[in-house]
Amino acid sequence: MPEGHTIHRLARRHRQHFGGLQVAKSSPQGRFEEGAALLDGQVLDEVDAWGKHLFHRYDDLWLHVHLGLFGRFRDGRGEPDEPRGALRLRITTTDRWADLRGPTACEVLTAPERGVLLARLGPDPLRPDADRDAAAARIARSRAPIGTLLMDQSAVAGVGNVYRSEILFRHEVDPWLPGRELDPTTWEAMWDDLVVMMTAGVQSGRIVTTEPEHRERPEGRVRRVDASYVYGRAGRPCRMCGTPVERAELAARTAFWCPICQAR
DNA sequence: GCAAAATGTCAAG
DNA sequence: TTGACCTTTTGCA
Repeated sequence: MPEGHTIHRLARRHRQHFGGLQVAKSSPQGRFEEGAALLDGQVLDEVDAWGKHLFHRYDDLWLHVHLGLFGRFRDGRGEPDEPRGALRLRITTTDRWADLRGPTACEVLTAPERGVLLARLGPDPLRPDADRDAAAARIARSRAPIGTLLMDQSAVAGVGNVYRSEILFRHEVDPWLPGRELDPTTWEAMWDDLVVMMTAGVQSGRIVTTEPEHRERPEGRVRRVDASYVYGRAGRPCRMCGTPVERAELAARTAFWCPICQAR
């Protein structure tokens, strides 16, 4: 399930597998029939990702996909199986296929429509053209908690619930600290760290925010339980100080934090 | 067999 | 702030 790293990883994969090729499209479920027909057989000219939004360009039209909480792409080689269940979109070339299920958005956009969408997104730490200062300025003038701002896609694009809790822990910041009270130097360090963490997420396909010395098995495959400092660890001891990790709703999602390490 | 939860977003009130 | 929506997986009877 997806935060920004998942989308950038998908973009890379789709570029490799489908870029420059004629791509057939269908919507076995029927909910994207018109869009699929519109793009069917066209050549994939360009793949792009911004925050949690994925784009394919086919000539002058864009396929826009947002996975939301439940959406998922699966892909493979050769002939795909008979479509089963709620399959929103299937794309195929002569030797590859990819299936999309459960997205929040799967639609065809014109370039101007895509522009409108991008205009409401903040800088994405995974994009080389990201404007770190724009995010800093937005945070510096906001009374909203930093834990809310990190989830606000118009402030920073691509951060989700896991990276939110983890980046706050790594920089010892109270999730409820108003943005305007966050030391700008701390924000710069958090941003740079987001770039590192999320880039690693693109490479590995999973979110790992713990330093090697805080993972149970530094050598072998990192077990899921060791991948985070606080996310999903409510009531269990903080890896740094042993205090039970707290959890509470913040911006309609569950935030996790250590009340001692992240005290104001 | 079914409820609940899950890395998200938007519109209505 | 709340509820609705998209789907799969897990855990409990």
